Amino acid sequence: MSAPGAARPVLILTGPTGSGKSGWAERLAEEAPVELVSVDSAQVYRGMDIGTAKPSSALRARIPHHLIDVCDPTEGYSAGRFVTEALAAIHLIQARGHLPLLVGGTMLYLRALLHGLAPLPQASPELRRAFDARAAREGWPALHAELAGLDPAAAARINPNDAQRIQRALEVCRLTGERLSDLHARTEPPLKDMTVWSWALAPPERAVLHRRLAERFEAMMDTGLLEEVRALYARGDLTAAHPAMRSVGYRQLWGHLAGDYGRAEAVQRAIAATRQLAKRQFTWMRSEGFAEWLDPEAHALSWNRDVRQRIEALAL
RNA sequence: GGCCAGGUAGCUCAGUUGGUAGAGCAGCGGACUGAAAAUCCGCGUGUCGGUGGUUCGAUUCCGCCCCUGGCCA
Repeated sequence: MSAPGAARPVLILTGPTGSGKSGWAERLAEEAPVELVSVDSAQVYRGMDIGTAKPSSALRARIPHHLIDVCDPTEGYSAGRFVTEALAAIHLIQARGHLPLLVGGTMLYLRALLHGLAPLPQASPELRRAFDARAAREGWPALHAELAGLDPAAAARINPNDAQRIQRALEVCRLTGERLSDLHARTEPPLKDMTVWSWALAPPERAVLHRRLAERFEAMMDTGLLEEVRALYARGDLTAAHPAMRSVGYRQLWGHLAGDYGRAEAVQRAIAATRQLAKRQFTWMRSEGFAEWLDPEAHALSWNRDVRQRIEALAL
């Protein structure tokens, strides 16, 4: 009665940055027929290795990792592209008789995969340039007022200072002739035929995570993160405005290389930005209502054992 | 040891011509549909260094003490 694919679950392991997700996933992949799919908006970029805590090439040669190094930092990646590519990876992995394990903390991507995205057009660089130019003259609240005429529901939801969302809503209206809020109503969940097993890794003490994040960033600096960013800076075709260069760590070190502040201040700013990222990830995790929050210190072994037993019970 | 400048929120500082104080950053909470490691919103009680005095009232004025920095010995 059930299709073969329906019995095969999609595994999801998420959590804030620095919680230890990757280590857990890699250990499981050493012992069970799973392949990893990265859910990470920064690991997609080639040449950004240290600052994104990307798995080493040796590790990736041993355990398949999908959706890493799929894009140049001058390109823009997107939630839409992620959903398409993640679904392709999931189908490929299942066709090999393996189980996909999605690992990562880019919560918008996870949500897009679980709940779906509306059929919306891709970004238009020309339109965005035009909106930016207008906003520089008139201010974003003026564009927000225009949006209120075109799509009142979207305007009510979006703050007049939220340039990014005002721009996107106007862009969608211009490109489709439809309202963003109407298009949102047509959202289909991509994984609706599949079983999902999901877990969230979360250190119970925020202070413990904060200490680890600081230590991890210092370790990245010790292993050459500044040189990595300097190489990106020296390319000449990247700017601080590229989404890839707005990533945590890269943005702050870019500012340092541009002469805005010293190295020590860049490090402190980067560590603070990492903490803020982790806080936003917690907010997503609470609102998504992930059933199981696991303590990275206490549950590593039991999780690994339980998941392997559940996989064996599938009798693949 | 003497003189000068400071000591106010976790940090950097503003301020109160005497009526117990507020910014930025940090932190915390929230939102989130092709930039999301992004973007945006909300949250500010702290022995105003200590102690004594003047005063109806002192964080503010005065004395002494402690601490920090600078200059002079």
